Amino acid sequence: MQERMDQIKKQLHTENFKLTPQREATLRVLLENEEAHLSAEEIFMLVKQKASDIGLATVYRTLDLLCDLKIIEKLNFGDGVARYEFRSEDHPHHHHHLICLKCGSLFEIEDLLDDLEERVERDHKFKIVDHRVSFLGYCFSCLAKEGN
Amino acid sequence: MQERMDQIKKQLHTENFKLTPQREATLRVLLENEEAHLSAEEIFMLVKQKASDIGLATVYRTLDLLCDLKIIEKLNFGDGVARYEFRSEDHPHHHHHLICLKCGSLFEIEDLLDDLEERVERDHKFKIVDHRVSFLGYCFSCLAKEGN
DNA sequence: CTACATGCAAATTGTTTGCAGTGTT
DNA sequence: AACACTGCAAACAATTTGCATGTAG
Repeated sequence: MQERMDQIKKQLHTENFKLTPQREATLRVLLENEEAHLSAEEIFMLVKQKASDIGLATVYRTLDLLCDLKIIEKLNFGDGVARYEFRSEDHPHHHHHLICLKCGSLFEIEDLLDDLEERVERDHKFKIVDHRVSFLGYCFSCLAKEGN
Repeated sequence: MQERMDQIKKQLHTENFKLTPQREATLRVLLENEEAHLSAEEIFMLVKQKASDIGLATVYRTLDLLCDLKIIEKLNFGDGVARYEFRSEDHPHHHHHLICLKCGSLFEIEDLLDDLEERVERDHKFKIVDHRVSFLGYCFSCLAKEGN
């Protein structure tokens, strides 16, 4: 985790961005909650809890910057807030989300679309560079509760 | 097209909703642009162009109503506006979108996920009721232009 | 030092809501 | 007459921006 942090610091440096305490704190929160799909507001509050003072606008600006640098990715689950996800190398960016319509929990599953993409590219003469996939439904524990 | 219109009118009636000129005009715009994935604002302007007076809030309320009635579907392409799509019977609601990152054009392709969904349900104990899929990339004509 | 970054508050954007007035049944 | 429906404007929530000040390099 620290190595990842250092690597990003170096990347910021190389591209002539300053490494401010706010940026570092934001990155740290992101790294410590890699699985959480935090929103800007949530990141903002987590950074503030760590005593680090920061403004919401700065969080947004930092997240934009990290998106530009391809360090994180902006996600949209249709709930009205943008969420952000780390692009770690073991986790390149192709995986899918299962969203429970009952309890709102979110699961990640492996990518299943590779061969499908090939077919789409061939059939529709369309060069695919990314995809966004969410499955909506009911998770195991909600099914168990409801018997539904 | 008129038959579809009449059918919807009847449905509204059956469910005790009034068929106001505003609702009719909104529906007509939706029907006349079935392929367009219009936003609320776009629908609003198209209705006004047809001389029919309407308020933006009414458009939103009508779209909400039509969503509740499963006549249309609210879509999210991550561009910050909700878009709406007709649910015609030949077009039930499971299909995917190809979004060109260059020119922004949008293509629809057939559903390809049925067997994949079965696998996900089995492997993850998750009851899928819907999915949202978009492929991002470059369309044929942009590829041709750029040579990219 | 000096350009880039920040904080704050005001501005924007998309959407929702309250309410008084209107129109269908 | 009752009640759903409308328009308008105000309210909202998420995000962006302008600007005076602060600070990393």
